Amino acid sequence: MSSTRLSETSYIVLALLDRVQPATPYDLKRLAECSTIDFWTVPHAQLYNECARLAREGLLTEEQEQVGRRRRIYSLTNLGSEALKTWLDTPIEELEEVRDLGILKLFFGADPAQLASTLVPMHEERLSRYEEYAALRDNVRAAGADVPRGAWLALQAGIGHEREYVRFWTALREHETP
Amino acid sequence: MSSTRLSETSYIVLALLDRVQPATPYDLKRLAECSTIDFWTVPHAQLYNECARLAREGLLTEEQEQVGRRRRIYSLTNLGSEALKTWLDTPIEELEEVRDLGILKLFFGADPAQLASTLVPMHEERLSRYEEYAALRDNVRAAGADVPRGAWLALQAGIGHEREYVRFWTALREHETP
DNA sequence: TTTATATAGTACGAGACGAACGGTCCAGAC
DNA sequence: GTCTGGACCGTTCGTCTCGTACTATATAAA
Repeated sequence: MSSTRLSETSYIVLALLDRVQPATPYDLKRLAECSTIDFWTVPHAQLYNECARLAREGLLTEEQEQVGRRRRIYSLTNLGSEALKTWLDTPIEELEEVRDLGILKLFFGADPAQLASTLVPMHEERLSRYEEYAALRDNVRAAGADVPRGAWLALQAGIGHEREYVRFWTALREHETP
Repeated sequence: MSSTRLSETSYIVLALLDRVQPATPYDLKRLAECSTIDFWTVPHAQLYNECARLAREGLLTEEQEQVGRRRRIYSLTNLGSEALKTWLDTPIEELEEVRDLGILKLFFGADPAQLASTLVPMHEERLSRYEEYAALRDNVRAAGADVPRGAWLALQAGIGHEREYVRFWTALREHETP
């Protein structure tokens, strides 16, 4: 009975819970940190709020420890996992914006070569981090273990974009036109 | 004498004003709409807030019409244009996240081919829109007119990323691995 | 016992966002 | 001339987001 619309944050919580159920917001925080959510972080304070809200809306069940830290422990309800499935199956209607600080400054006239000189190394670093992840997964797969395909594909997308960034800024650093 | 930190929104206002000074928030809104800020929109309501705030901080001067619509008209102060210059010259310290809804759903297990079938056309459309802009600018340049280099470079960046998106999702649509 | 560190949760204020609303102005219909 | 539709212009409001700072618990070494 969700009165308010669910946000991306909500679905991240639902999707994470779908994997590690039951869990506390703190569990979700750690999971999010290491699960290549390099591309959509949620400040940990919000995870507490979001879990509470989703429980209020009937998408999660909430249990609270009676002693010690009084952790709250959440699980998906049927309503919750249906909401998640629906979201995953709903086609995307609008593209996101890019929201890249470098491009923004470039647009407003910052010096391209100077921008490039700091951005090239940063993107190269992120790219090689991604590539290491990918190699890791290959090893895991070689060992016959399970690797979620979605996560791997998302990584490939990230790698593609980082390569493009490196290409673009490298050209600018060399005073060429991309 | 800025007590609070300036946000990206603030700098967008400063940078836009730097071009069309003096201007009302409404002018800025229209300027932002057509100035290829496809990659960092600001809801118009915020432009009014932001102008007021920047004026309070001494970065803008504010004049209000005494009759009719009582528009507020803003210009940069010296403080304001220095803040803008400083921002443009300050190296970027951290990379932005990607925040792409398609990648997020992909990560959480949505069907790649289905995602791709809606996303390929959307990215193709955006790509061709960008390419039309670029062609327009080439014409303007051919006619000997002035084209801000930054805006053109930002466009090139956008084109690069859209091409990458098209490549990535097209591969997925065809059931290949990107 | 004190101190350090990792773990776990909360509070709060500023800002972002979008939808809805309310005025102003002007041009053409009547 | 005044009515009215539509473009123009500005504000309000409630919710969401974000980040920082703070509090508290648990474990373990010093």
